[in-house]
Amino acid sequence: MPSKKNLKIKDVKISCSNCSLAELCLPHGMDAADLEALDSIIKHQPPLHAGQHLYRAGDEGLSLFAVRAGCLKSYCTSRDGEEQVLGFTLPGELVGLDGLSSGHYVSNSLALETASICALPFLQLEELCRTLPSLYRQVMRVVGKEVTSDHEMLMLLGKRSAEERLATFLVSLSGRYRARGLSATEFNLPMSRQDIGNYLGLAIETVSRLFAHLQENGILIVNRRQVVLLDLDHLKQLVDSCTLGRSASAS
Amino acid sequence: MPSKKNLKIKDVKISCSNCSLAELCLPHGMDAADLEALDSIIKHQPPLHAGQHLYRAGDEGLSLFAVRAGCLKSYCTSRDGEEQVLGFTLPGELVGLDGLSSGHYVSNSLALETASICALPFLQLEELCRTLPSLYRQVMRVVGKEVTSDHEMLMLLGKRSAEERLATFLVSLSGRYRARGLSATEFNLPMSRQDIGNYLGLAIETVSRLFAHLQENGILIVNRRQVVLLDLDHLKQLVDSCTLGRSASAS
DNA sequence: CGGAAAGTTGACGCGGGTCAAGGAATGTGG
DNA sequence: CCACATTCCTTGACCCGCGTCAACTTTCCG
Repeated sequence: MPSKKNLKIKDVKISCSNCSLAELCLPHGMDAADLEALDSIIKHQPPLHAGQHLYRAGDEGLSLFAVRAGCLKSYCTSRDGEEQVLGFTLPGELVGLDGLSSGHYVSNSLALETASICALPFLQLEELCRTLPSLYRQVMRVVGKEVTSDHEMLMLLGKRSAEERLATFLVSLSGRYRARGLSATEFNLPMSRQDIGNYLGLAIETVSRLFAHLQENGILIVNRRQVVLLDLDHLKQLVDSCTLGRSASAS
Repeated sequence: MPSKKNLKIKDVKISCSNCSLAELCLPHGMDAADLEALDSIIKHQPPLHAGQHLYRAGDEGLSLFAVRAGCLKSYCTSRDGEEQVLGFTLPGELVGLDGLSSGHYVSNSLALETASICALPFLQLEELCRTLPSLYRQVMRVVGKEVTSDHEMLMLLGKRSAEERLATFLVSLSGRYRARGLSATEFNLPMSRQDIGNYLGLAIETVSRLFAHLQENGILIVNRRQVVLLDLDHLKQLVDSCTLGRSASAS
C-alpha cells in the first residue's frame, strides 16, 4: 500500500457520483440509482501526457471519453496532409462521438496538456441506454449539442470577420471556464497560436495581430498564453450578432 | 374509390419495404421483419410546395424526416438576421436530427421544390430502437455521418479556395444523384446561386464567375440551373486533396 | 550555451468581396 | 398578346481584409 503522502490519482475511486464535473458532463440531471449504473461501466484511463494521442483516425472506435482534467485537441487531416482543428475539449466535456458511426474514429484526439480521462465503452453505453431512458436522452442531448455547435462553427467560418472569430473563441473559452467555477476573465490558453488560427480558419500572424489590436484598445491583456479579459462585454457584443437566432439554450 | 387513371400518391400505401430509396435511407441493411416494425411508425406527410417550411427554428422537434422526392434546404439565422445555409437534403436522405437534442429544432428546413416526405416520430423511434439493435445502430450511423460531413464542411470553409469549394459541391451532388440511379454528369441544380454561395461561404458573383471559368476550361457546361459535367475526373482531382485522410467510407 | 519552437511585427500582394450595370427568364395585369 | 416589374444570373471595375513572406525576439529544453 502506498504511503498516504504519495497517494496517486489512480488509487482514488473514480465515480460520477463524487465527480465535481458531473454537472457539466453526461451525468447531468440523472438520479443516484442511474448514476451508479453509469459508474459501473466507466473505465478510468491512465493519464495522458501532452503530445500523446487519445485516439487517431482509423483506430477502432469503441468508447466515448469524458475529460476530467487537461485539454484535448480534436483534428482531422486531409489527404494532402493539411490539418483542420475541429475543437478543443475541456474538463467536463465529452469527446469521441465520431467513432460511433462506423466503429472507427474519423478524427484524431491529442492531449495539449496532461489529461485525466474516463472512458465509456459504446456497447455497454448502448445496453445501458436501453434500460435507462434518462441516459438515452442525455446521450442524445450531447449528440445534438455537438451538431449545433458545428453549425455555429459553420456560420463563423462562412460569414464572420477575423476579429469576430477570435472574439467568439475567447467568449466561448471564458464561459466554459466559468462553468467549471474558474475565472471567466483570467485564464491560460491551453493551445498554441497555430491551433487557434487553424481552428478559426486564420493565419497565425492574423491571430497575433488581432490580439495586439484588442490589447491596444484596452479590451484585453495578453502575454503569450496568459489572457486577461478586461472588457468581456465588448467582446460579447462582437459575438452577439454572430450567434444563432432563436435557440433559447441557457447552457 | 378513385379511378385508376387519377390514382393519387396518397392513395398508394407508403412503406419502406416498397420504397425505391430504401437502400439510401434509414432502412439500409435491415431485414424484412425489422422493416415492418419501422413501417408501422412512419407517417406520410402531405406534399410540401416550394417555399414552404418543413419546420422552423423553435418549433417543437418531434420527428426525423426522410425525403422521398424534392429538395430541402437547411439553414439557420443569426441574431442579426443573416442566413447560413447548412446543407441540402435530397431524396433518400434524412433531415431533422438537430431537433432531438433539446426537443426543439434549432435550424429551419425549407422546400426548394415540391417535396414528398416521411416522418419518423422520435418517441416511437426511441422505443423501437430499444428492441431493434439494428435500427439503433442505423440511427447512430446516420448521426455519425452528419457529424463527419459537418467536419468536412469545416475543413472546406476553413482551408479551401473558392474553386475547390465549388468543385467539392458539384462532385458531392454528382455522387448523390448517381446513388439514386440518376445521371452523375447531367442534372439540374435545385438551388439558386444565392443558396450555393451562402452554403460555400462565397459571394454569388464569385459562384457565377467560377462557373464561367470552369466552362471556359471545358470542364463543364452550365446554363442557369442546368449543369453538364464534361470532365468529372478533373473536378474530383480538385476535390481530392480536400477530403479527409484515412476514412475508408465507401458510401 | 546553442538550436528549435513559438510568438510578434512589418511589407506586400492577391483572392475574392462589394458595388454597379445590364441581360435573361418568369410572372402579372391589361 | 404585349408592356412592365421582378427575380435571377452574369460580367466588369475596384479595392480591402487577410494570407504570405521575411526578419526578429523570446521562450523552451537538452
